[in-house]
Amino acid sequence: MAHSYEYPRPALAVDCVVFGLDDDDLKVMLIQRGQEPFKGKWALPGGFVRMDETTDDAARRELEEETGLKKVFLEQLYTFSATKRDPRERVVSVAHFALCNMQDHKVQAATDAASAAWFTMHDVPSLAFDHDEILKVAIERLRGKVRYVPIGFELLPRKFTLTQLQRMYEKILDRELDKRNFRKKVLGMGILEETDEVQQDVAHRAARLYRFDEPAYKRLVKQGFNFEL
Amino acid sequence: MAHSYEYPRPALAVDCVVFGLDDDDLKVMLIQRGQEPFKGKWALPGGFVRMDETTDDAARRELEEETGLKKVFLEQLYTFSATKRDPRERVVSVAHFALCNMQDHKVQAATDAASAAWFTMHDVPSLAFDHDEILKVAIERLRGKVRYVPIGFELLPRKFTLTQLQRMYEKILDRELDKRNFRKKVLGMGILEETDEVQQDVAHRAARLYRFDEPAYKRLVKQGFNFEL
DNA sequence: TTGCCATAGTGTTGGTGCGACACTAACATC
DNA sequence: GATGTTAGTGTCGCACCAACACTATGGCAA
Repeated sequence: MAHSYEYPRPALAVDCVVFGLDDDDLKVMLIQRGQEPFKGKWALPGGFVRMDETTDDAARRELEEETGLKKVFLEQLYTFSATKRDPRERVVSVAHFALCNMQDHKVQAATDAASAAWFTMHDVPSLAFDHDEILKVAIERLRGKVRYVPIGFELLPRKFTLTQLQRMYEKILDRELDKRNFRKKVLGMGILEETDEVQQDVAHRAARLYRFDEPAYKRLVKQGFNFEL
Repeated sequence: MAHSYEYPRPALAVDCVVFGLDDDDLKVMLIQRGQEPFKGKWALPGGFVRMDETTDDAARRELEEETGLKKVFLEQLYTFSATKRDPRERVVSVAHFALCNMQDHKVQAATDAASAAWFTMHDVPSLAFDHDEILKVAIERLRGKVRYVPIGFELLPRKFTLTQLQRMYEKILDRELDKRNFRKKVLGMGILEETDEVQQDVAHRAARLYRFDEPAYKRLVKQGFNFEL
């Protein structure tokens, strides 16, 4: 059944840049395209917006359909509207930005797309459509965000060591940080709660585990914030 | 002539939040709607995106058609996609954020819309559609931007006094700043050039006029920036 | 011409936060 | 019990920030 309108309209899509973190690296979730155009190429997960859902809804739905990820932190990134960005026809895409920790959110080998996988940030292949550019904008956003929002919440497991937290910042900012200054700073913010547990199964002195103090965290985000490192 | 598609599509529109500054206040440009829905109500300038233009192009075109403003600083703000935001049918709107100085850009009493006018920020009426919310988001963006981009460039006339610059920040941040600290800070940034002119026609000691040093300004924006006040 | 009014313009000080920097502690393994 | 690996801890100098009040200049009115 066809739908017709007095004036032509672009199709409206969403794409998602999902960042994840494991012990080694900052990663991004990609899917391999099963059809033309760009069949076989890697791309960001995404799809078309339905008439009864917002773009946020659409992004969450597509993300779950294509990668099995759900309940991740997700926000709007930027809307890409170059007229030739899709070779088939005019498609405007609202790109989204998502964070998740890779422990709690295991990838289901995709139900919808050919396959989904995490790629280390430094090892991302060239992508379909204008997705290279979208990814670049997302990385900039991540680097910007890190300076005024304590994003560790979303990327780390519920309990973590200070070293893990520091590694996360180092990977996002792509430079090394001083251990003592880092600890002074994050502990001084008062959003970390010390637990009485320590790391298990490590071949050296075990580090103490911390967790985020969620109410304190929310208070801090609200009243502005500065986390230059 | 009708255009038909296999699946239904939302209409795609743009809206613009244009901020201006005069000697007294921070202002926003509104147009009065000439047709239903919301006939007679004030709204943000905007309109539908054509097939051969990006959303930025569309925003600039609509702004000129409806208010006569052109060559203003303009960037994307956020995309609003609530399913019922337009009572007629589904319309997704890419909102834009613009800055201009009111001296150089006189408003042509609109050619397209019923009428266009500047409203003092504290005196904005309730707006059509979800434009109240769009405006709120734009103000937040403006307050955020002011802290890491020296935006004076866009809002002030080419030559200005330090007091004018300070008033601008005070109006955006909605609080008073210390004159000596403010001057120390902005002069220390090295993006202001002293001219050998002073204010004319004032009934008191005339202040020196400054202008922005554009190359230095661009260098500064590029290498990150911090302007907490 | 003198006084008044309004705004321009100018420095110092105390406190705070940041970056630089190196050694001991704990635990597992061999 | 020796070795290897990471955890954990404090100080000092410097730069930046907030708080704070008086003199300079020029137009205007009496």
